[in-house]
Amino acid sequence: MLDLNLIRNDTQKVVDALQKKGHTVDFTELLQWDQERKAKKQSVEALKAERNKVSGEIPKLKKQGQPVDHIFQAMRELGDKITESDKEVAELEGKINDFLLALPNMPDDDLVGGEKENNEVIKLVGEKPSYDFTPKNHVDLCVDLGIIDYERGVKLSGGGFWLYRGLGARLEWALLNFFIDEHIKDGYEFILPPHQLGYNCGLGAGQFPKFADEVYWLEGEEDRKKNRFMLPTAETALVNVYANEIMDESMLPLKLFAYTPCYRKEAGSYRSEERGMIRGHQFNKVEMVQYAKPGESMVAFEELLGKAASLVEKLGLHFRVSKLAAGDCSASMARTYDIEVWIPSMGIYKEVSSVSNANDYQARRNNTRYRDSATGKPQYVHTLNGSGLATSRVIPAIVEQYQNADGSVTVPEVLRKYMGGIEVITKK
RNA sequence: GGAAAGAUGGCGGAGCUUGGUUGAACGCGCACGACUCGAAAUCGUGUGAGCCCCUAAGACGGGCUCCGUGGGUUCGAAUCCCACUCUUUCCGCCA
Repeated sequence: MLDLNLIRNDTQKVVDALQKKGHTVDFTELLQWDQERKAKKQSVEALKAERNKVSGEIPKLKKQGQPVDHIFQAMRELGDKITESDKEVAELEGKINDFLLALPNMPDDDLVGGEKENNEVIKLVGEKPSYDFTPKNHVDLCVDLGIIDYERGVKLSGGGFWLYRGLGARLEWALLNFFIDEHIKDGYEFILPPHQLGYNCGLGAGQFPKFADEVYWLEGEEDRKKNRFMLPTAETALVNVYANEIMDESMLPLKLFAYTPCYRKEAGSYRSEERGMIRGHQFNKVEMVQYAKPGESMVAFEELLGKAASLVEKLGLHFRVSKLAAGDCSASMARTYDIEVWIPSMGIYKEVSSVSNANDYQARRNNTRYRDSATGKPQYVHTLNGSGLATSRVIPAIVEQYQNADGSVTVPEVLRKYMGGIEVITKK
């Protein structure tokens, strides 16, 4: 959520910033509501002050034995006026709030505008592997090795689902354990959150109300606000852990990570090139989150980016880091860098991690603050998140980049200890 | 799933029977000050959040709202009524 104060005082700046994200806004109406609300509120408060004053005098008058009935009559009318005005104020506030909740975050100043085509590759690590044989794509490799069972996944649950089998399951689990160990080593707290979350979590993370149709809702309450959904990423849980709390300054920066499956509808995003496990309805991810003081969130950002990159690097994969243009950052984020791993069969780099800084956008939505020692006042924290990493993009990269002429796949060095020392995955 | 009790400020805990001067006694914690060479102890003062007005700005200037959440009754509600949520205990069920 954006700061209404900023919109009031520096309207054009906000308009321009959102324009950079490809979002055209007109604040005229909002500012008008804001004015109306302000005026209305002032007048109601004056009425309430009057009521409070008179109410305080009634016991005294009663004690003196003076008549109070005529006062009651007048107060009743005043009360009705207050009720009516309160309603009007509430309506205006509702409209203002809905308007603000629908706005995306402002991109940081240094981002270029425009969409994906303006993304900038800022780092390239490793080299594209070359083969002296005809390389296979990850779908064929995994099926041939019997480590992923797509057909039976579809049988069990429909398109977009698969089974990890045997060494495939062990490879998946090895990756997760590798990531978890690395984060623990770096001092991050391991969290296993619920996979079913309430509406407020989606709202706080910035996914709702706009993207409420992109998650799986559970049966139950008709009203979504009372219902639960399957989390689309652990970020949705982690970013809400301290909602409506005032954190102690000494807690910051707070570094968390979680492993969860991610459940996504991904409606209408099928593309023929995205075969296999590139885009499914359920995939595993380890997610990192930091809560930081505003002045320190860039440091946190660099750390998260460095951590995500180091995981890919330790796996020995060729990848690149892209700084996303404003329009390619998701709605909640002020800044996003993607780590994209090379998928030989597709001839493209595919995102395995997205590292973002939301600044105070999420904290304003879910009211997460810390007490600033300098001013003694509560202040919104900055929230940052980064995948570390999503396995469903890493496995295709591993099997393709590590494939051998005979169709076997060499296990990256760092994963072997999690797989009982197995060095090569071969056909059974 | 059934029954009972409960939900108050950073924490503990009054107030609710008998609605009014209670944003909330008291204690703890914390902050500042005094005392001290310094500390402890002691004493004093203060100590939630949000919004609004005033102001160049700030305030130890004024106002409004918040005692789980949402409604209701009333001139007036932490206090009465209703619904919901959650917590604890007991019973049932169960990996």
